[in-house]
Formats: sequence, structure tokens, C-alpha cells
Amino acid sequence: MNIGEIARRAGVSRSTVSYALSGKRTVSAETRHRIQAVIDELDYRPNAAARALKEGRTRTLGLVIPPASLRLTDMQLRFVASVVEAAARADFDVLLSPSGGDHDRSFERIVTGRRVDGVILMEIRLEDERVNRLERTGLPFVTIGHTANPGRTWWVDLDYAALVARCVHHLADLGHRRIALINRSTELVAAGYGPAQRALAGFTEAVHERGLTGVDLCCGDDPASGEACLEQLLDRHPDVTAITTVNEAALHGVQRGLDRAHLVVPRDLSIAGVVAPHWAEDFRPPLTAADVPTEMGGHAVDLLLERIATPDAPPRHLLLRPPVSLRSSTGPAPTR
Amino acid sequence: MNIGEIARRAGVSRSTVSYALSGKRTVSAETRHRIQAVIDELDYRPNAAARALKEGRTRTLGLVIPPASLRLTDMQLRFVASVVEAAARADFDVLLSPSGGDHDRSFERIVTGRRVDGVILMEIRLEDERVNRLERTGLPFVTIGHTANPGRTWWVDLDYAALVARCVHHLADLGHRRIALINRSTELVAAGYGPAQRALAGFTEAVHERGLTGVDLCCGDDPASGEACLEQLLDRHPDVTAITTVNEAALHGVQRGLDRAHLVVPRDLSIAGVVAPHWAEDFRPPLTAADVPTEMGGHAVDLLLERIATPDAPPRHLLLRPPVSLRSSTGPAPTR
DNA sequence: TTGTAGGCGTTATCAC
DNA sequence: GTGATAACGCCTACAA
Repeated sequence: MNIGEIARRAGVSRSTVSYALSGKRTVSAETRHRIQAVIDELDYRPNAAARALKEGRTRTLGLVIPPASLRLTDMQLRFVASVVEAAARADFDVLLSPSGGDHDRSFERIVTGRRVDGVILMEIRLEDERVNRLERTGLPFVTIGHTANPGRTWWVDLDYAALVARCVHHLADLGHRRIALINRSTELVAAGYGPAQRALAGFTEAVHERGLTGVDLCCGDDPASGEACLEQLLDRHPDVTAITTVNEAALHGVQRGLDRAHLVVPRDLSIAGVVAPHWAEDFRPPLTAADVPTEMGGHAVDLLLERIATPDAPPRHLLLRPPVSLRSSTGPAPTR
Repeated sequence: MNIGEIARRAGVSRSTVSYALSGKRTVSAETRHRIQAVIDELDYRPNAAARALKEGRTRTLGLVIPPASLRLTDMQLRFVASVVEAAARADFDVLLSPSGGDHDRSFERIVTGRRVDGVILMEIRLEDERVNRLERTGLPFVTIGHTANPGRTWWVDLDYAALVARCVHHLADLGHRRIALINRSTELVAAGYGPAQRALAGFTEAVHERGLTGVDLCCGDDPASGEACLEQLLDRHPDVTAITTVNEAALHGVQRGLDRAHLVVPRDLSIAGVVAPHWAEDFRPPLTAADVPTEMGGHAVDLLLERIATPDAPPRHLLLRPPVSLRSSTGPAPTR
């Protein structure tokens, strides 16, 4: 089924059908209706490939996700869902590419085969070869997280430094003097993974500013690591009275560790984190946390569409700093 | 950058470049190398839209996911990741469409605009309009889960009935006489959602076969519902000594409920489920469970590629029945 | 208000 | 072993 067939059956030329569809020139009401009737009858829709070839754009966005072999965190997956949803609202489709490093076949196909009008890149490293690759091709892209020199590129990110700092200040205000940070994994920190590094930076600075004692721990993205991490903390730093964390995935393990140590939150220990609302609400007691917004994917899509529309516009960034929602996991420091 | 430009620079015709790339006719080693040199230099890759237009296929698969507004379960998200990964291995890209009902713009675009060579449909209802829609268009598709008349379509599914039955038998063998099923939500059961209905059917039959007393409960896909559900169970049916569940997402809540009631698993209560390995291993104690395989997405992709390659082949199905992994959450029924 | 025709970048048929 | 050329289905300048 193609436009020529519609034209034939409606007794008009192909261009008339095309114009009736696009509205880019006036078509008499009568012809328009006749054409529409045929279209409805045959359930015709223009061939996307032909249109893309002619127009030079695909109405498709590429979303580069970490390879599934590294099990995606809940936060990453929610992000994917929100991107797809936001794109659909703008009548864009989303093409997924699971590629970690560069030189990935699927990444190359998407980037250089003109399969997409723009790309969203997740899980950015401070030095990221894929960013260079995209800059060279000239394909519009937006990153989630930013690289070492963030001025040149378009990105949306969470201000982990500020958010962790806020948690620290909140805990300090409650009288806590010894605070621990449960960060992401050692490997991520070593690999130059921005969120982990900035969380640490914000923690260190706030702790220093308030004259507190800080302990920072790396922790894998899973409950078992969380439990181990908490045990280690209680063992080596028993005088810590508050914890701040950016590691959602470890949270259940942390909770288990607390239960096993018979610690009552917030009586014995306060916790504040940077965490998605549903994780915070699933914690017992509900976790005081900077609520990671669900609409980050939507912001990324908005930025990307804007960049596609105005390729020469100066780079725009979005550094999100959601407020800390006070729940029940933080309280006055225990007086010993 | 297009094939003509490559041809010009290599001093050959466009067809020669095309054949050098595809290998569909012999090209002398010398010309081949000359062409390859130019391609490497300019980092040329064929335009996907042009190729799709000419070949009539896109090397892209569509994956229809539930709209993000209904928060995707961990199992669904893992499934998406595995599909993308498997498709990438076969050099196929994946286009995502978040569409619940029919008449969805994004669904229509994908199905009828020839944007994809085939579709994978998740979250099938026993009566599913999207399946009818796809059958009418003739686009190859594979469903995860099956409809009321499964003979006609291609699908891969988990044999929930058999798996739940196995759990029941295992518990019966351990001496349990009163067993509860924690199923998915009331809404899903009411909507004719296959897994929930078959889990119930398998449960009911096995319970009957062994002459047991069965209690079946619906439970929302989240920890809070799990906790509420367990409380209700303990309250109304205090004589139940074993639970079987297909509701991963409620598991943490169930655990919390058990803790609050000071019940020790498996001493006071045994639990066996149909659950992904990482959920089972995160439970305390580790959960005896039929391990939902991670490669379901891969199977779906294999089936779909096969169907695309041989459109007239008779329907194939895959009803997976992974073994129950014995962990530590099941034990002899308590003697009172 | 409508029709004609050329071209987007590829692949494949035909000819040499 | 290689080159010219005709499609694939759409959009849009140009012509009427």
C-alpha cells in the first residue's frame, strides 16, 4: 500500500494525496474527503523509510543504555521508561542501543547510519569516548550526567554534590557530629563516574564546613553489598550516628543490616539519602531524602528536541536540585 | 556522505561500492581495498532509510511495552533489557512503543508505517485487541504470554500453572496442609491477565489434587501491598503454614510483615515462589523458587527472527518451565 | 485547485 | 570484473 495506490483509487495525483495529508497546500474539501475515505478504508499510513529518505530526518531518537550484562539499576530503568514516554508525547519513537564502550556495532549503526535525529546518552563517564564520537559526527545529543568539560555539551543532571551536602547539613542541624556516606561502588568511583565522585565531593566539603567527622564508604549496587557495607560501618566506626546515601539499590540491605543489629531508626541512627520517592517510601521508617525526580527523562527529551530544532543554539544544561523531603528517618543525634 | 561520493573518490561506479560492501558479487581485491580505504577515511556507513526503502526491511524490531504511567515491574524491565541485548547480537535495533490499549499513535506508527520488521508484544491479555490488529496487518509478531486461543499465534511464556503447582506439591511433600497463594493484583486478575489467572488455576488444581486447603489472595505489585496482604493472611487464616507466590514486587513487603509478626522462615512458615533469581537471593532466608529465566527476551527475539525469515511457517510456542531451586525458605510443616 | 517530474541513497538487473 | 540505470515511496518545486 503506497501513496500512488491511494491516489489512483481517489482519482487524483500523488501530490494531491501528499498535500491532503500534510496540509501544506489547500485541497478542496471534496477531494480531501474522497482521499480521506480511501485512506481510512485501506488503513494507509506513509512509509516511514521513504519519508525519512526524502526529508532527511527520521522522527526517532536514539537512547544509549548500558549493556544489560551489567544489570540495570531501577533508577536507570525508570529513566528509560520516562524517555520513551516523553518522546511518544512528541510523536517521536525511541531506538535503544545497549552499548558500553565505543566501537560498538549497534552504537555505530545508530550514530552514523542516520537512523536517528538525535541521541540521549546515559551513564556518562567524566572522560567519555562516546561523547567525542558524537561531537565529531555532528549528530545532536544530550547526556544524562556531564563530562569533565561540561561547557560544550548539552546535558541534564542531578546536583549530587549539593544534594548530599544538604543531607549533611540537615543531619548536622540535628546535632550529628559523625556522619557516614554510603556511595556507589569502588569500580564506579575509580572509573570516573560523575555522580559517585560528586557525591563524595559534596559530602567532604559539607562535612568540613560544619567541622564534622566524615566516613565515606563505597558500596555495590545491590542489597547484599548494602548489608555488608553497613556491618563494616558499625564494626569500624561504631560512633557514627548518621548516614547519608546515594545508593538506592543497596538500601534494602542497609535496612536488613540495621534490623540485625537491632538499631532503631532514627532513635539510634539517622539516615538521609538521594533516592527515588518509591525507594524512600518503601524504607522503614520512610526515608528523608532528596527525591530523584521521575521526569528527568522528559527533560532530556525536551532538551534534545530543542537542540534538533535549533542546531546552532548555545549549549543548555539542567542541573536539578530537588528539595529534601522530610520523612521519618532522621532525628536528633542520640545523647550518649 | 553517500555511496556516490565513495564511488567517485575510489574511481568506480556506485554499484561496485555496493557489491564490495555486500559481497554479493566478486570484486577484485585491488578495487575492494581501494574502496575500503576511502570508506575508512570518510567513516562512511550506508544510509539506513535508503536501504530500508530499497530492501523493504528495516532490520529493526518493535517492542511494545506497557505505558510508563503504570510503573514497570522489575521483571518487565529486565525483559526489555534482554530483548534489546538479544536483538543487538543479531544486528537488529529495537524500537520501543509504550502503548497500553489499541489506537495508540506510537503503536500505529510502528505497526502500519513499516518502521519495523516484526513486533514483540508484552503484557498480553487473554483477549487482546493489539493481537487482532497485528494479525490483520500481517506484520510478524511474537507475544510474551498468550491469548485465549494460543494455537494461531507465536509466543513464549512461563508455565505459571505448572510452576505454582510444583511449589504446592513441594510444600505438600513437606507436610503442609494449609497453603496460601499470593497472586498479582485484583485488577490484573479481573482484566484477564494470563499469568495471574494461570497461577490461580495451577494452585487450585494442585491443592485439590493433594487434598489440601488453599487460600488465594490478590496483592498489588509493591511492597506496601505485600505487607498488607501478609497481615490480612495471618489475621484471617492463622492456620496457614505455607505460602506460594508469583508476586516478586510484593516480596519485600511480605518479608517486612513476617518480621513484624516475629515469624521465622521456614520454622513457622514456609515460602516458595515463582520469582527471578536475584529476588529469591535477596530474600531472607533465600527463597526456594522456580527461577524466572533471564533469557526470555532472547527466546522471543529468536522466535521473531525465525518468523520473519519464514513467514509461512506454522506457529511456534515456547512454554518455559524452569526447575524449582531449593534454597532455605521451605521446611517441614510445624507440628503444633 | 490540481498535475508533472525530479531526486533523496540504496540495491539489483541488465549489459558489456 | 565493472558500469549504467531503474526502481523503492515520498515530498515538493514548478507548471498549468
